[in-house]
Amino acid sequence: MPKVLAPKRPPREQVTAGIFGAAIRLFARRGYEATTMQDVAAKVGMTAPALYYYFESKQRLLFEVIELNLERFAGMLDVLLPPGTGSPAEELRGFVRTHLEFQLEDVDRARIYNAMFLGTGALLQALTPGQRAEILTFQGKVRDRLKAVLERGVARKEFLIADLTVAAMGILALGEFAVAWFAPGGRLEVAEVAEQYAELAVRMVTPPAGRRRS
Amino acid sequence: MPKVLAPKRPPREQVTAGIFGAAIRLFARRGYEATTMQDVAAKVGMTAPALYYYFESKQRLLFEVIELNLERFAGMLDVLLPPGTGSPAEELRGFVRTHLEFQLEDVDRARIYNAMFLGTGALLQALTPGQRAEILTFQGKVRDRLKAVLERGVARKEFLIADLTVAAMGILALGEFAVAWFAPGGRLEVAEVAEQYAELAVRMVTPPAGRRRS
DNA sequence: ATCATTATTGAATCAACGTTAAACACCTCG
DNA sequence: CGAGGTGTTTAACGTTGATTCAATAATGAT
Repeated sequence: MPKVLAPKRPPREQVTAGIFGAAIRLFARRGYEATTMQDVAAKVGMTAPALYYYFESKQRLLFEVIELNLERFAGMLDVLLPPGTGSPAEELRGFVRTHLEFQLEDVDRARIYNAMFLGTGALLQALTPGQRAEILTFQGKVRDRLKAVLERGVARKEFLIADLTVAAMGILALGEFAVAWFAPGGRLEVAEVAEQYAELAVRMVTPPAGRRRS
Repeated sequence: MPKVLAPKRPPREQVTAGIFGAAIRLFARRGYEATTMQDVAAKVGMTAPALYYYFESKQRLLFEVIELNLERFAGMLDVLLPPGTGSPAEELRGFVRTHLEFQLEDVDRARIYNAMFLGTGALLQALTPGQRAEILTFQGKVRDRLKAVLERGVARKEFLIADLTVAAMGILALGEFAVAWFAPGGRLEVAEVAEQYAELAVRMVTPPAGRRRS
């Protein structure tokens, strides 16, 4: 009988993928500074120096982790972009749902994204000015897309909004904050939360019933 | 007679206040791990070891910084949230306004508070289990306060809420995220933003006009 | 088998940082 | 003036963690 296959050494690509997975998890949860190369290595069954065969430095590892996820961010934007396909309320619901799903489908990724949004931690330090600009541009696009939806609703007199920026930021806040409390596998499903938040967002921009404003 | 002031050594209280100010700023912007005692000391014109006359460790300094600011937040809640004194909507407005003012009146303080809430950075890791428990307890109180307001509104049939937790987190999100975009001295005043967010929060829990739900 | 290449390791280097120790200035009170 | 407390400093210690290095195991090709 064919003696069992000696476990072949996994291809480089697969190893780096594992390292990325460990790194993003640790960076997102403990923070970049608080994570040691030891920690990352241990998580993939290596010793710290082995990592240097794949990445020239810890800094570089962080950079590549972020870069990798930027591509995913961009993917979200594509889904978000087709505008004008429904009523403003429906578009707003779509926006919020997409945002929530992006945030909740991978909590670690979302945390890193949000940390950059908040300008918190040393994450932004690790980027070149060019990369930083790329991120800010991307975030601007997301904001603008949301604002466009809101503006359309206002123009159609379906939304009632005191200040566009305040409302837009309020809606974005829902999604960015969700990772802070949402527990996967808990009482609520991602889709439920997304749906409820979509409803909250619509309410935010809709004049309330049964109340007189002086 | 009191012979006039040779520049007297400032009282201990004032020195620690200065240290707190430097520490909170640095912790908030660079993160706890990335901030050295050197950095903190330099900012108040001292050397690192001098700090140990006032604080037994860096970790302790962090804890006291956090503790100090929790007291401020708790104080504001106590003052502005005497429960049961108004309609649920008014109480909710009060809560949101207080939250926003707390967040926007001192951006660095707010960032530290939020970082703990989000579990990002290494702030929570840097605390002992006892300290951590204290903070989580406090945050739980804030959440419960908000939920109580919402529950009262639901009981009175003034609010219409699908899920209490989702709604509460949505409302908290507004304030926690505000520091990410609000620019002091810009187009909007703190009070304006607080007021508008209060309105958004009320809308979130109020059934919308002019729309049929199947 | 042998050899070059690929991966990984344990020991070593090096700098940074939290912290301690001992000495020193300054101030207040007797 | 002198003594004792109060801050502060410089020098030093110990540890940790990133990174390097030389040695070595595993792999694939010849």
